[in-house]
Amino acid sequence: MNIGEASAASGVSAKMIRHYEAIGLIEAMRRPNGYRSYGPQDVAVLRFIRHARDLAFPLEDIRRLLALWRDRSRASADVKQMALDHVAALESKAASLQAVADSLRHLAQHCQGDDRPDCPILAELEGVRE
Amino acid sequence: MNIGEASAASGVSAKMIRHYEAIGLIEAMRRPNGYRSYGPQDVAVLRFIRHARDLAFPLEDIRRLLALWRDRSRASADVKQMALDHVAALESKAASLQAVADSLRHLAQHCQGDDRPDCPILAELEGVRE
DNA sequence: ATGGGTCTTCCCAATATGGGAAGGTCAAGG
DNA sequence: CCTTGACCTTCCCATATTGGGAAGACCCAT
Repeated sequence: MNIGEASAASGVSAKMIRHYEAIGLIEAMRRPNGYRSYGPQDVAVLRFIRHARDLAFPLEDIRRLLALWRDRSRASADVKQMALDHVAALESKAASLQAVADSLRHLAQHCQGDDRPDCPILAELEGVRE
Repeated sequence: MNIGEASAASGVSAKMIRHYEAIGLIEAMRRPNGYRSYGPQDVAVLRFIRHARDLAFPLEDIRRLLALWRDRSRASADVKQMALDHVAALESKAASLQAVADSLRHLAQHCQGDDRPDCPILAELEGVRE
């Protein structure tokens, strides 16, 4: 399989496959002509990576997840710990985004939103309340 | 005021002040010796930018907010619209992060988390359920 | 005049992804 | 046999934001 086929089979763009190789996340056999060559096992790895990315795991986490995945004797506790840490990070980020959204929405509620120039949002940004 | 003082007064790092200038968000007078020079008005602008960044406005939005801020005859509706658009973007991002966190947490709940290698998280990433 | 702090510009780093150029390779068809 | 088009290669650049650090110029006080 060339990189195009592997990309189609895995859902990972060829660009990204090369990138993952460049950062040492994966490797690839080379044909005599220099083309990368992939087998079903490689596609499985790529799909694994894509699923992990879908779950917003950063690449460095994926590196560790791949190691655990390949390690037949890994303890599931290790994986669970990483997953829960990641969940906590995601929820913390979500919560702070939501908090910012809430305060901005609150600010906007007090803005007339008409043709007049008075605007509490700009006043806040200006630092009137500081 | 030199850049260091302006930075201390505004809470924006000198690095960032130079960056904002490089991307055309702000300008600065130069002294004969090449040093940037800032007045109280410039500090107000920098504080405005910092507050907007605190509300997670992207710099391109801040560029527009600054224009509105400087325009004494702006309509508050314009600002309100930008703010509400931004709120929507933030909430959408927060929601999708939370959704990912939820599904990963769900996955982790079914993981024993012991010394055994069986792990539904890895199984999911592997694509067993596809 | 010398030293310490501040300023200048320029390069590099991180996140993950993609665009595009310039050139090599291969298979099909005139 | 040669062209054409699809695919591959590497390399550079871009996104958005912030920071680290180097090399050199400058300013003020001792």
